[in-house]
Amino acid sequence: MGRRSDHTRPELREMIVSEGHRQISEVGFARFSAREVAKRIGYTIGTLYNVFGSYDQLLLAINGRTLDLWLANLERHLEGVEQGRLEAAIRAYFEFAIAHRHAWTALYDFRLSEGEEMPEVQRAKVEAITGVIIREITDELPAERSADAPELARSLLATVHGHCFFALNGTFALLGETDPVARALDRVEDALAAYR
Amino acid sequence: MGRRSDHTRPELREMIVSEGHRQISEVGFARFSAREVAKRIGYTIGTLYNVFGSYDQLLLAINGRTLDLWLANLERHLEGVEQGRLEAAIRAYFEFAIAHRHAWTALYDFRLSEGEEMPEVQRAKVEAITGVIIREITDELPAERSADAPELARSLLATVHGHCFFALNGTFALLGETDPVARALDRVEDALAAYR
DNA sequence: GCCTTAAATTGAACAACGATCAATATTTTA
DNA sequence: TAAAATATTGATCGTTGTTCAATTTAAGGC
Repeated sequence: MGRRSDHTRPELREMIVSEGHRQISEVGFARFSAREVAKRIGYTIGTLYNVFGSYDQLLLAINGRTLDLWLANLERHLEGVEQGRLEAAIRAYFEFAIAHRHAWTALYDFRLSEGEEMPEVQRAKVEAITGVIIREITDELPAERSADAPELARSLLATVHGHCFFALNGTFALLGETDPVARALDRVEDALAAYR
Repeated sequence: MGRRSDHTRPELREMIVSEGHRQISEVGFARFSAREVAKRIGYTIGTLYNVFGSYDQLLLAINGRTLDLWLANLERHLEGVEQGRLEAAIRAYFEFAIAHRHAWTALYDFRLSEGEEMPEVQRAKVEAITGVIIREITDELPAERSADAPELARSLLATVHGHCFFALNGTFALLGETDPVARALDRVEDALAAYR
């Protein structure tokens, strides 16, 4: 085999995704370059295409890494928390997005070419994050409304996403809003109150 | 002057923005090409740069056009409506985003280069749309809570944005949500209920 | 050790992009 | 009509994603 060192294929994949994630975290989606990633790990552009097949697959893998980190961060922030778990989850949501703003934004900047659809692995990661929120919402709801938890969780995820997005892209600053997290928490509280 | 026909400068600007908006509406932000816009109106790339100075300024102008159309659409949908004006506004929000999905998405796909900030004209357009919502929220609130309208309006805009964004990018479909508009209306109603 | 085979890696080549700007063409003004 | 002002061009540059024949390297058998 023509390996230049002792990386097996999965290890090379890991190197690329790792460096790719570092790159997109630093320069953002718009300035991301597959060539630059290759150069930084001592390979050339051809090797990246041999491993991933296309730019889209590479970006899916990098976004997958971001989702992994996001879920891990969420679970870490909930570990051992007894009271106010939902609030902790929402604060963790913002904290992660701000700390990894470029990588987080890339999750939404990147869209697959028309016709292609998101691979199952990726779907599972989004559902895993959603699952955490569904679980926390279920705990906040009266037992007889448990069946409503998934729908409410999806909607509150969208609510928090909107606030987080406006916080990061400057819309809130433009409109004079100075505490996006507090506003998101307000809206979540309003929704829960309506269900009680 | 070297004009090839009878366009004055403002008219050429108008031609470019008009064709640019058409292009971005058709192919989306990722596939948008300034060269292609120039070709379609019978000019070359150089002329576009003489008129707009940079790619960023061109895209700002195109997004400005989208904001203009958005505000006009919003006002049209509220014209003569007596009851349920806020609901009408939210439905109009979704309707516009869906009808102009690529142009609407480009509003958020495009970000200025670091350092540059949004020109005043653009800020004013975002504030104009927000202003409509603030006005409608004010009408829904008890008179003694009027002062809270701007804050609540910003937050509900973020809420609706999040639902609309998830509807368009496929997140809601992935999670099994089939009626994003209804969910957004639910959340707005919850918030208003808390204020009453 | 050597030779065959399989795998990995390269990098030149291509089309298209944003960006620049001296050269050219056109219109206006004197 | 000549000179000045303006508008337009398109070649040129560096960079991008993408492809793929050629090359290099490692593995296995003898």
